[in-house]
Amino acid sequence: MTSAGTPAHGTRHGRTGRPRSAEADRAILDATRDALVELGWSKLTLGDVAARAGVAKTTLYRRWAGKNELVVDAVAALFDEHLELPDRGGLQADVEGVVRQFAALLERPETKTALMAVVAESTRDPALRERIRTAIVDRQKALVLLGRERAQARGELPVETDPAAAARTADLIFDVIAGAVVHRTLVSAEPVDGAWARSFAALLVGGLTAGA
Amino acid sequence: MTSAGTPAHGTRHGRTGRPRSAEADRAILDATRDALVELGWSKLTLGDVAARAGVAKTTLYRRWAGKNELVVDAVAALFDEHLELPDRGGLQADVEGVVRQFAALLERPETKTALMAVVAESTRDPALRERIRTAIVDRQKALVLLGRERAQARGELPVETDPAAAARTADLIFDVIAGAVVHRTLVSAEPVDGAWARSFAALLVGGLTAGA
DNA sequence: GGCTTTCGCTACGAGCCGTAGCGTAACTGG
DNA sequence: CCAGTTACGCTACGGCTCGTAGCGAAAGCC
Repeated sequence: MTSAGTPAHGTRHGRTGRPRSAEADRAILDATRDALVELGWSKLTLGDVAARAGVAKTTLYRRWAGKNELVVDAVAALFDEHLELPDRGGLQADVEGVVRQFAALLERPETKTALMAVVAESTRDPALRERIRTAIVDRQKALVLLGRERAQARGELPVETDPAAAARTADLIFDVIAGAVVHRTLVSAEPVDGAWARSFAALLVGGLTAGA
Repeated sequence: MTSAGTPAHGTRHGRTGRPRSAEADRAILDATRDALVELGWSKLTLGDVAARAGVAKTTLYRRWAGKNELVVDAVAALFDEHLELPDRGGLQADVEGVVRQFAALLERPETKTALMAVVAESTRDPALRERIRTAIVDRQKALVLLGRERAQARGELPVETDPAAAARTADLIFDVIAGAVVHRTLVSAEPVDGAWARSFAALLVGGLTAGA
C-alpha cells in the first residue's frame, strides 16, 4: 500500500484529468534499484534513472521530491516483499530467522548502499525520517512485536503488565536486533552466516530470560 | 596519531621542499566539522570548507582525495578525544559507561550526519572502509577488548581458551553494542538516556553470563 | 466536445566538481 | 648564499548534475 507507487504526500489526485501511469511508477522504481546496483547511492542521478525507466525527467520530479524520497520508496518495496515471520516453534529460532532475513536484505547491493545513506540524510530532514519510519522501520518493528507475543504465548517470555514498560522493552529489542545486523553487515563488513545468527540469538534470548 | 592531520596514504614527504602547514590541516578539519554542523553531509562542499578554513581549494585536494576521506578524518578526531574506558568496578557499569560515551558522540550534529554517510559510501569503496576501520572502528573495538579483560579478571566473564572463538565473541559483542546505540540514535531517533543505557547493559550482561 | 491533468521533449541558469597553470613562499642541502 | 624542491594562493576552465519552465500532444472525466 504505502510503499509501492504512492508518491510524496497523499497522492492528491483531483478525480479529473489524465491519471498517472502506474506502469511509469513501476518502471521508475525498478530503474532506481538497477541504478543503485550499478552506480551506488552517490553516483546515482535522477536523470539517469529517468533514462533507464524510459520516462522524462520531469515526470520523475512530479512524483518525488528528490533522490532521498525516491530511494526510500524503491528500497521499501524490497522490505515489503521479503520480510515475514513464520512460526519456527521457539523464541530463539524465531530470532535467528528474522536476523537471517534482515541480513539477506542488507547483503543486497541496492539496500547496502542505500539504506544507511537515506538514514544519514534523515538526521537533517524530519519528513524523510518519518517516511523511512512508516515505509521501513515500522514493518520491521511489527515482526518484533509478533515474535514477542508468540514467545509470551509459549511461556518463554514474561508478560509485562505496564504498557509503557512493555513498549520500552520492545523498542530495546528492536534496536538491538536491527542495530547488530546492520553494524555487522555494513560497518564490520562481515557476513551474517549461520554461526553468527545462532550466537547472536543465543545472546539475546539469554539476556531476555536471565532476569525472569 | 592516525587521525589528526595525516592525509591520505603515508604522507610521502620527500624530506626536501616546503613542508605542509600543520596549521592548515587543523583549520581544514575544524572547518569541516563546522560545515557539517551547519550544512550537514549532503550540502557540504569542498569549496565551502576551503573558504571557511582560509585555504585554497587546491590545497585541500592535495591532501585529501575527496569529501569522504576528509570527513572520516574530521570525525575520527572526535573519537580520539572522547572515547576512553575508566574502570567503573563492574562489567555492567563499564558497558553502561561506554554506551553513554558513544551515544554522546553520536548525538553531536557533526557525527550524526556524517558517520552513517561515510559508512554508506564505504560499501562501494574498500579503501574508504579500511580508512574508517583504522581511524574509528578499531578504536572502539579496543574498548570492548579492554572491558572484557577486566571482566575476566574480576571473574565476571569466563576466559575463552580458543582464540578464534574469543575473537568471534568479541566481534559479536562489539556489533551488538555499537549497533544498538547507532540504531537507537539514528534510526529510531530516540535519545540514549540513563534508563535505556541501564536496560541495554542489563540485557547484554545477562546474555553474556547466562550460558556460563 | 470541453475541461483538466499528465505526458515527453527541449532548453536553460545555477552550482559544484576536480584539474591545470601560474607566480610566490618556505625549507634543505651543497 | 644559492640552487633545487615542494607547498601555497589564485584564477580559470570544461563537464556534469540539478531543478524548473514552457510547449504541444495524449488520456481520461463530465
